[in-house]
This record gives sequence, structure tokens and C-alpha cells, in this order.
Amino acid sequence: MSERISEAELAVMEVLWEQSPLTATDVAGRVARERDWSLATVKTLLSRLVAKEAVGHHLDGRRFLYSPLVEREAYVSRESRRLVDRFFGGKLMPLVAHLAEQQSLSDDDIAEIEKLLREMKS
Amino acid sequence: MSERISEAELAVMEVLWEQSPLTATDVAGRVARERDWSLATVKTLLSRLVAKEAVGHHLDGRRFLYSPLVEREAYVSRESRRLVDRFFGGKLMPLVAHLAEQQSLSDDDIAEIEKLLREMKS
DNA sequence: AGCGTTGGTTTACATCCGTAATCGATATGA
DNA sequence: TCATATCGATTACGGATGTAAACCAACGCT
Repeated sequence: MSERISEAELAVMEVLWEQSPLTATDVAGRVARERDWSLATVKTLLSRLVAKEAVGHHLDGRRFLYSPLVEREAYVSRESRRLVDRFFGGKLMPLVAHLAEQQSLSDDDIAEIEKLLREMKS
Repeated sequence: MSERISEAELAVMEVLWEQSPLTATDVAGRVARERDWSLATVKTLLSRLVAKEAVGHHLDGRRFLYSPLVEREAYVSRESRRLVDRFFGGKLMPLVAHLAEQQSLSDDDIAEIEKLLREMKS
């Protein structure tokens, strides 16, 4: 899998990341809480994801059970890195600085990040 | 400006963020160091950016001088927030944790982030 | 005055994306 | 057995995107 996952496709991935394997109908049912899509639309998205090899399927009787082939963790990493590369010269620091400035962090947030960093140092 | 700026358009924006105003030819010349685009392509991208009101232009003799209407800072903020919202429930902490795990941060990096956080607390 | 150059505008065209409808095969209930 | 519901596959179609070529008006040079 190397192609990117589109916005709509991502909603489907999120469902499968939360639980899998699922049938197309199940996916449609779950995704419906977020988006108002017809079953047909979800089927299309699933096919495209299978074509992109982001999702795998195997026959169960006469229908497919779909499961993610890409871990959420891995995908999130790729997208995060993409952002950091595109806008922050690949450096994490400026991103953190930037975000920290934008969203005023609570003291608790800051404390938590500090704790994390301390753990990393060891 | 509310529409998104596409990947290709972004390369043009970066040129204008670095220096502006510039003519289309200037932009093409500068962007050429990154991408192998014809002048026509750059002209198209500039028009689309003007349509999106991400770039403004004013007449200078018989050609246009183009300048960004969107600050890089603001755009980067929007995209960063988008990522954080999509993948980390809008919380900065998990992003930092995630990135920190992925790219092994040097002790210097960590120190720098800690310094930043200390400053924010006051 | 004529022509090549330069600049913006219009048109082009393949691919991707969002959002389905339709089709054809199979399973199922009456 | 026959209609119907269910599935995946195929087709559709408008808008965005990447990447240009063609077109037309104005400028400058010869």
C-alpha cells in the first residue's frame, strides 16, 4: 500500500480499525452514524480500498469479510510525517512549538508532555 | 479562503511565501528548481489560486504581480489542526507522543521542547 | 508596418474522488 | 419453482487535480 487513502475512504478505514472483519453491510451500518451514505457508496469505497491494498477481504460463504491491511498506527505515522515534512522541514520541534502556540495548552497538558519527554530521555 | 490548497498549488504558494510579489514567469522560474513544470502549468495553478482567493494579483504594466493572500502561518495551522483532529481526537498530546515514539528524538530536541514548554507555563 | 515574444485566458484531457444506480448471479422464503 | 432480497462488479457522472496546449491581445524590435 502506497497510495493515499482519501477522506471518504478514511471513514471506512476507521470503522474497520475499530472492529474487523466486517461485511460490507456491517461497515455501512457503522459508518452511517457518521456519514449519510448509501450502501452502494460504502461498497464502492470498500472496493477502492481493496484495489489500493489498504483493505483485504476473504470469502465467507457468498459474501466478503473485510479487514484492514494497513494498521491505523502505521497510517497515522505516514500522514503525520507527511505533514511534518511538508511544513516543518521534517523537524518535530517546530510543529510542537507551532501547535503549542495555537492551542493554548493547559498546565496539565504541559505537565503530561514533560513527563513523556522525561521518560524518553532515559 | 476556505477551499483547500492542492499539493501542486502548494509548491506555488511556497514560492510566493518565500518572496512576493512575483510575476508568473518568476514563479515558474523558482518553482522549476523543485518541479519540472511548464510555464503553462504554473499559470494554471496561479489562476486557480487566485480563484480560491489564496493568492491576490494586481496589474503592473501589462502583467500581474502575484502575492499570497493567505499567510503561511495560517495555512500551516489549519493543516496541522486538521491532522490533529482527524487522527488524535484534537489533542496535541497524543500527536507529540506518537511522533516522539516514531522519530527518535535527540536529547537536544527534548531539551528544546522542554524549554519551550517551560516558557509557556509562565 | 510586420512579426516574434510575452502574458493572461480558455480549452483539454486523463485520473481521482464523492456519491450512487444498475446489473447479473446467487440464496432464500413462499 | 418462482419471486425477491442480497452481494459483489460494472458503469455513471460531476467536480477537483495534474499537466498542458491553443488562443488572443499587447509590446518591442527591425
